Amino acid sequence: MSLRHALLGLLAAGPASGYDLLKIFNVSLANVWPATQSQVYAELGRLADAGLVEVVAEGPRGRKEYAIADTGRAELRHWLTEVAPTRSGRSDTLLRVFFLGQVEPGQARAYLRRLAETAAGAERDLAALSDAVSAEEDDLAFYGRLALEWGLRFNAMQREWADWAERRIEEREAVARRP
Amino acid sequence: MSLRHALLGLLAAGPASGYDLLKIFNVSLANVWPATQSQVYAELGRLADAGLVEVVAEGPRGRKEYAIADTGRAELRHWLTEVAPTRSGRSDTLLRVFFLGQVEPGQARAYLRRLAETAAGAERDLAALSDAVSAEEDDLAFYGRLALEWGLRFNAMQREWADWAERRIEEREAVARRP
DNA sequence: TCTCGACCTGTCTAAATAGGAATGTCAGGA
DNA sequence: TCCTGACATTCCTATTTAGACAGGTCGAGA
Repeated sequence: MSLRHALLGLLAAGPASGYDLLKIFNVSLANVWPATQSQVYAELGRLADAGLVEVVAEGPRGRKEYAIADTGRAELRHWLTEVAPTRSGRSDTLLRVFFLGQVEPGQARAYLRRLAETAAGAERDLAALSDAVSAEEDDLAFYGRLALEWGLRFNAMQREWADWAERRIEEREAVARRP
Repeated sequence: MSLRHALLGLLAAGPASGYDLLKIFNVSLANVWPATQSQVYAELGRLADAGLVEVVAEGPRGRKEYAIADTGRAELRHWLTEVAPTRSGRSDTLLRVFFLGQVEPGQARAYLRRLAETAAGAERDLAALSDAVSAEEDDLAFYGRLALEWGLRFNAMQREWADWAERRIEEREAVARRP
């Protein structure tokens, strides 16, 4: 349940409302930890009940501004330094690869080619984002850029792998055609 | 809901029981699509109800052997060729990176170093597995090896990135120390 | 004035995931 | 003979996620 820690992490940078946080989830964190409205508002309520965050202001339109409490900051630090990351790795993209033997080799290659193209597109998008992001040197921006670089390298890796895998299938087809 | 398709994909290679399939989920697919007992048995029941798989034998100890039906095979092919992969990407490892500004730079570097070591360990394990896997040329083994290569490249990428990120933090610290 | 879009919070259900408990058969070794 | 471990299924609860739905304020512009 890292949604809790994602909220604490964002609030550590300054007070915000559920709506504010939601926008961050849909933009900066969309590729790292997506979250929906219902999740964010519900979890903020639970965090407030648990005393990890506090409502510091109520705006005119019902807006509630939350700030991280000391206990919340302690919990965040604990998670950052002492809780072992889970290597979940659930990927339907990769799952499909296992079963590509069920379709024609041509279709398998087409799947990998689409994968390579998708990765190339994502790479271009991230590169554009990387240029667009201002060079402010606050912590969130600095570490956000490290994560962005991860995305660039991940997509490059995926693109190269898909190309390589496609060639492997071609070779295998060529061998199979021989008597 | 790709658990369904994972089961269809495995059954496409031949009939099997829930217990057999479970072992595969815990070994070959553990890093791609983990699944628990309760999920596998429940989903097999639903697949049978939907007519995508059939019970072809009942063993002495209550063992039920399932085989894929034609409709199941069609559904599998449809998923492989026509359903767009979801790029979910939910990673608590990467989420932490965003918030590393909340702890001392030394702790942030330590986190990245642990990450690099974990990746290096996974790389070694996969390389050993790659050597151990027999060179049989059935489809599942061939495409499984492609997925294994993906894992090798992913871990190499992560290791290199973590090293790079650690150096970036060092540089930033050095700059901050200057007056 | 009226409407539209941005703002803002909340509830509801369904599904997927995690993990364990209960139950039982059967083969092989101490 | 008794115990252990592999085999094998089913049921259970709790949490997380996905996606709608419903409600409300306010400012700007047609």
